[in-house]
Amino acid sequence: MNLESKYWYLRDHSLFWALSSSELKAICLIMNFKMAKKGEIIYFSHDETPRVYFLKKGTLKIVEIDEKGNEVVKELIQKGDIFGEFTLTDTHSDEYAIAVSEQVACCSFKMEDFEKVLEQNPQLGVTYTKWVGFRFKRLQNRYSNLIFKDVRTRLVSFLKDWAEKEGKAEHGEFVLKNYLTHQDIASLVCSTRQTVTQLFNDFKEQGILDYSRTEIILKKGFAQSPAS
Amino acid sequence: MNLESKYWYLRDHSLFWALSSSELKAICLIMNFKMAKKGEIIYFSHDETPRVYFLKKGTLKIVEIDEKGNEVVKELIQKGDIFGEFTLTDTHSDEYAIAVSEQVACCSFKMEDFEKVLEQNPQLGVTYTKWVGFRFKRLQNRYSNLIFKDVRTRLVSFLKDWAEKEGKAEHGEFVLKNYLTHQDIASLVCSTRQTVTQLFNDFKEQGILDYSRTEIILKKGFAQSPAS
DNA sequence: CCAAGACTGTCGGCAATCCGACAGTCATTT
DNA sequence: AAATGACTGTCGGATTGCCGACAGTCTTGG
Repeated sequence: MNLESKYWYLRDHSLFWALSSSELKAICLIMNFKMAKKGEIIYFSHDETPRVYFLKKGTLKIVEIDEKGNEVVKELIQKGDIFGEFTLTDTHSDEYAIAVSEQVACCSFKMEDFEKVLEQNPQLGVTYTKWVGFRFKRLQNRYSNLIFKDVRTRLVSFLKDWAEKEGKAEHGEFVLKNYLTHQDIASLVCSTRQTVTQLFNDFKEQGILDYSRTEIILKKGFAQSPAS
Repeated sequence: MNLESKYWYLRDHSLFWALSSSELKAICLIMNFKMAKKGEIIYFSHDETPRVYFLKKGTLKIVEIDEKGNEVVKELIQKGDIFGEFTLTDTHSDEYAIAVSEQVACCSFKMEDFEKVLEQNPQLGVTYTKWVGFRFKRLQNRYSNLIFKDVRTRLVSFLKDWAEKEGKAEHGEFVLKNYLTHQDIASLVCSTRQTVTQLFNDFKEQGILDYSRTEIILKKGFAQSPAS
């Protein structure tokens, strides 16, 4: 990919807004760019040099294999999010990132390189810290959900979040393109496939949701459904 | 507190090692210092200007009140840790920090001031980002424990961690000064008081642990006790 | 267009652990 | 030293949601 397009890619990420165009160009030189299609793997955390990634387009999931060999979805990464070794500390976890939307595009930096960039652009540094902080808060939120809420409530708020980020509103309803299996959703809300299926059908019966393999529709009543 | 002592307090926090002594002195001017005794509250997150804290001495717990009015211990903060609005983004949560060891000492900065400090010391900025990242990882760890492990295992690893940080080793055993109630421990490992009590007594019967209200002793077999 | 593989639907049993209840113990105040 | 309040011990019953099993359905590639 040529520098020109890299430049434009970086430019519209909010993290880099404060930079001058010459600074940006310098950064482009050390940046890497990658596209992937649904199902393709973006990275394995163990067999590459540690990198910080920015998701430009699409959605991907961070996955880990548990001791029984099951794929566990740890997190959903959406456009604009940072992922990879974004804590700037190398850890030897066995996670990997895999595209779940049709088209995924991301930029990346070698962790060390990125660190230098931060040192040379203090303001960027602070902004970046806030992004890391944001990721912390997001996790903290999931954590308290897990402690305080039951599966049903967690699923509801997961769907609401999702709709907020990606859903198209159509006269009071939200239509979601569904690229996740019940299994995926289950591991994101920390439950099991069966329970998720069960709940989806409960919602359907209540008339607050509709779904097929390709779509999920949150109907009008859905927003008011905390528990019950 | 005079500048001189502030200076020495800052100096021995690893975050500030890279700074020259004149830089440090400048920072001292905007730093605040606070001591507290067991049971005293260090901050309420809602009724003060947001601050970033560094714990110099002792241990404290971050607490939140759940919807039923119960005190929920979200986290244990130990010497050297950062806490408060360390994500550099103001959030209106209702948490507060309360001293659990006899003597607690901490420094703090107004969030905005601290941000400026980071901007002026890029290297410090990167180090700080790593600290935030570290907090992220620690939380991530707790999160996966919660998902994958049962209460017993979580309690065991909580105690091991604790021992590692604060315990005194005495011929193969670890002695912990216990400033936490079963209730506190329960909320830290996400369980209930009764279950924790139960498990403590199980461990006692197995002969791998002893405890009173003031002490917890991890005996030799304890390290090898993952499940069962 | 058919077969294999992946995903969804549904059921009953079961394990973990929560929760209320109440008794016992320790610690602190007066 | 008595009394009060906070903490610990213990018991069953009640829940929640996990788990295996198997059938049904969709989808994708040859």
